Amino acid sequence: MATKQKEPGKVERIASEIRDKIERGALAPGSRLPGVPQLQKEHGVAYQTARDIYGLLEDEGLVFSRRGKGTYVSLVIGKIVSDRTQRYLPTLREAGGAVGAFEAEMRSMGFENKDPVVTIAKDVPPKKVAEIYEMHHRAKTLKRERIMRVGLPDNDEALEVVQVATSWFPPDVVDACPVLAENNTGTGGSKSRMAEAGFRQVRLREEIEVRSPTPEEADALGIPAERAVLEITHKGLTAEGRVVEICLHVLPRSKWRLAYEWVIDTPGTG
Amino acid sequence: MATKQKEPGKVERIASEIRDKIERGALAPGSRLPGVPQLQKEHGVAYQTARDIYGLLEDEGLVFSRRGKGTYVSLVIGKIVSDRTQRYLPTLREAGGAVGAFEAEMRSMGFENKDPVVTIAKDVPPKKVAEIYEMHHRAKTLKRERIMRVGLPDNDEALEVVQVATSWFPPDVVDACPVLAENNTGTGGSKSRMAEAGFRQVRLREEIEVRSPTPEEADALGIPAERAVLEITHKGLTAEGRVVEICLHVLPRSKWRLAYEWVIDTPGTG
DNA sequence: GAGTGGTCTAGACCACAGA
DNA sequence: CTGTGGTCTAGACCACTCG
Repeated sequence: MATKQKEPGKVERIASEIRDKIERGALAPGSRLPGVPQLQKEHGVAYQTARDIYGLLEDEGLVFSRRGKGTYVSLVIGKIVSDRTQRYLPTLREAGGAVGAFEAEMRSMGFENKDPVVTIAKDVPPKKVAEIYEMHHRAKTLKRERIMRVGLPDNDEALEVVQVATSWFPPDVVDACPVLAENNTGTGGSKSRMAEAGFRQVRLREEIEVRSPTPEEADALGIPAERAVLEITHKGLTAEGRVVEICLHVLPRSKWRLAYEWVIDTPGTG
Repeated sequence: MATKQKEPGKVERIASEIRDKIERGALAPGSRLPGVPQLQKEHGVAYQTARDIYGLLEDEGLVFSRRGKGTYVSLVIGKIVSDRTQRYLPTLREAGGAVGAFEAEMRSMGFENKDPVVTIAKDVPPKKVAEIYEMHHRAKTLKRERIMRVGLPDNDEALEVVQVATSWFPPDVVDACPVLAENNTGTGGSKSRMAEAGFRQVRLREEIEVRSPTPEEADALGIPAERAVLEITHKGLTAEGRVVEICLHVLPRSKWRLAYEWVIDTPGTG
């Protein structure tokens, strides 16, 4: 009754060879990997097997494939740490708030933070958002979408999307705070402008889950539609308990590490 | 330049038929699905295609397969919500703390909380834990492992593992607080006993990531080794900033929704 | 033993990128 | 046009469960 020593299959075995090379740095981020037919010949396996090898590594975030072009080593190999309870502190907010925090997160990984692709428009929010805002079924409200990308410092070609963040604001808040529709919301970001307009956020709530992406999200992130993503639902609440901002962060599930830190009241003992 | 209307393949199309049936409740949790050869005949597809259909649904957590037996509808279809910043409140702690919180989480989903499989032993901690505790490379310390399972109220056969939680304590804390090695740590749980022994936790930190499971974890959760899991690294810190408890929660990535809520200091305005 | 899921093969066909 | 990834087929072989 020794421990079960089930040996791995070809896919896992060959994948782990490549995985080791990537993690050791023998294969540089952004570099091209052998094509599937080539990989097939190198290891004497069937086409599907070679594809599965790359599929597994892709799933782990070490590799990405582009039809018609080839398969490449990912730019982001390790995990990006996001300190969720730190990034909204007032001192940081004066320096740009969550947006500045994102840049710091990227720089700490040695990446250049490419300008995000920003879309500001009135749009129909997702059902869950509309319900919280008590909006009509197909009513529109302000949406701020930011596609966050990183690249290598010396290479303008290689880009990787690491986050799609979509903020939604209730209609009356938008009316009272028109700067939200501006590209630049000034010092301290949108939360500071909202506070000045009487919608001060005193409590934040974030809910995290792993789910399948919408086709649009998969497209924006450059991942296959069947690959699950990490979703953070960020809500900002006023002292009255009203939700005045909802931001959906969609992340490649393998590239992030989210940290939360809080104090607990302790019982009388000790 | 209309919107790209790329039609889904057979796998996605047939999978979504089954997915709909499961989500509508037409296929009951725990019920057996047609075998792969049967599914193959029903839809006139190849063996691999039928397997891929179940593979996709399995990836989404709607279905699980057992070699030699068959494929079944998962017991847990929706997401289990875990309110991470609530579950360690002192009032809750008196009623059993995090363990009681887990039971409440399950009951709110209509599940019966089967007794966890508990293993208490001295063991070599993972490298990351050993480093934080500044322990020697292969030194052992106390491990409390709990395999959390849920089942249906009327069925003793169907069981699903929804969490493997492994707590590690530093050697000197274990010496000062021998009750940690007991099965029942009493009112308020281990954190209360540690507070009484002079290791009061005043701050908690949790870090979340999605990663590949170890073979042991995949086995314990009853999932294929290549399916990624959610990992929560829970740390308890004393007023001096020392980490006196590390608990690793390994979860099936599709079955949970984690919630954090905290207050933010707001700038002077408003 | 028969029936199940799990892995792999060999090869066809398609969609897409780029010269 | 050629070469790339992506999907699907048809079938072999293995490992496991259960009667």
